Amino acid sequence: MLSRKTKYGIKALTYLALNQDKQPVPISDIANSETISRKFLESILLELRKTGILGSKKGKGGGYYLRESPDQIIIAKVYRILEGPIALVPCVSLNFYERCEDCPDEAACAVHHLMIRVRDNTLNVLEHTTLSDLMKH
Amino acid sequence: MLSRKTKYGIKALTYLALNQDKQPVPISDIANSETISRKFLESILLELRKTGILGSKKGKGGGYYLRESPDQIIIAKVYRILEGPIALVPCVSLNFYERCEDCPDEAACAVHHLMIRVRDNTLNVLEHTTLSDLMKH
DNA sequence: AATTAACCTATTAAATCTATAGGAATAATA
DNA sequence: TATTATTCCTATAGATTTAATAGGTTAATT
Repeated sequence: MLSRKTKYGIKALTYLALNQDKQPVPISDIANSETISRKFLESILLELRKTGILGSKKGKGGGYYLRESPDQIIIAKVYRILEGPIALVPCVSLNFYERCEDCPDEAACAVHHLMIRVRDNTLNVLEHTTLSDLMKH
Repeated sequence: MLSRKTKYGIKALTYLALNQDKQPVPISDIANSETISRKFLESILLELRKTGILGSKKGKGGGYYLRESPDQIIIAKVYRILEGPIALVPCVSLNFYERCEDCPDEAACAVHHLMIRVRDNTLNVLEHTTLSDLMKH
């Protein structure tokens, strides 16, 4: 299941993409429009800023803005920042690889091979979707 | 992330598929071979029996066995029994649909549409994989 | 100086997952 | 019949993760 954090993050980015006409957008605007807890959203946007997706401006007239145009923002990247690995098991993750501690032999593991195929298919969607694709709805 | 429950369940089914020569297989055999906590596996196999995937025989010489041949056992079904919905958000689930309580408008939700595509791709793998495919590793 | 808004850290409450415990029921066999 | 091996069932504890809140600090504008 997708965490609310990721869901809120993607919604907020979509909102920003649709509403950034020159001015930074304050957290409260996004939180109100998307019915997201303001404080929770605050921490999400902070993370997106620290990882370079968003820029921010403090003080009056401040807020958040996209650092790149929506068609440059790949959803797979956003997903990894907010949710973590795309793979369903760590032993199959490209960006967050770890041995599964409960599994003695990766190469012989049926789940391992199955999950590689699931990962590749999910990846195919997320790598080829940008924020501008999400704006179309 | 895939729960250990599901991972163990799939491993156990694969083991059964490979080792059922007429006799039921006791939990302990599977637990030992796959290094799974015996008690935990017990509850997983019980669930798979109650949902019709496995049969069991009590008492001495008893154990678990597949009710169908491995090529008839679709992994999507097993996944749904053990893990629940394949979709990453409930509002996009075919078998476990629920409104997302935090989302006022499903049709306008960018995440919703994205997750439909992720679901379809994952489903495509899981619906077309059977236990006999997993035996090949 | 006052106001607005991002920034930062800590904490709590709830839910879920993993594992364990302990025994009851059942079947085979010595 | 007694013993042993096995599934079956319910409850519970511990650990982890998630979602949300609280409260204050820093920076920019007016």
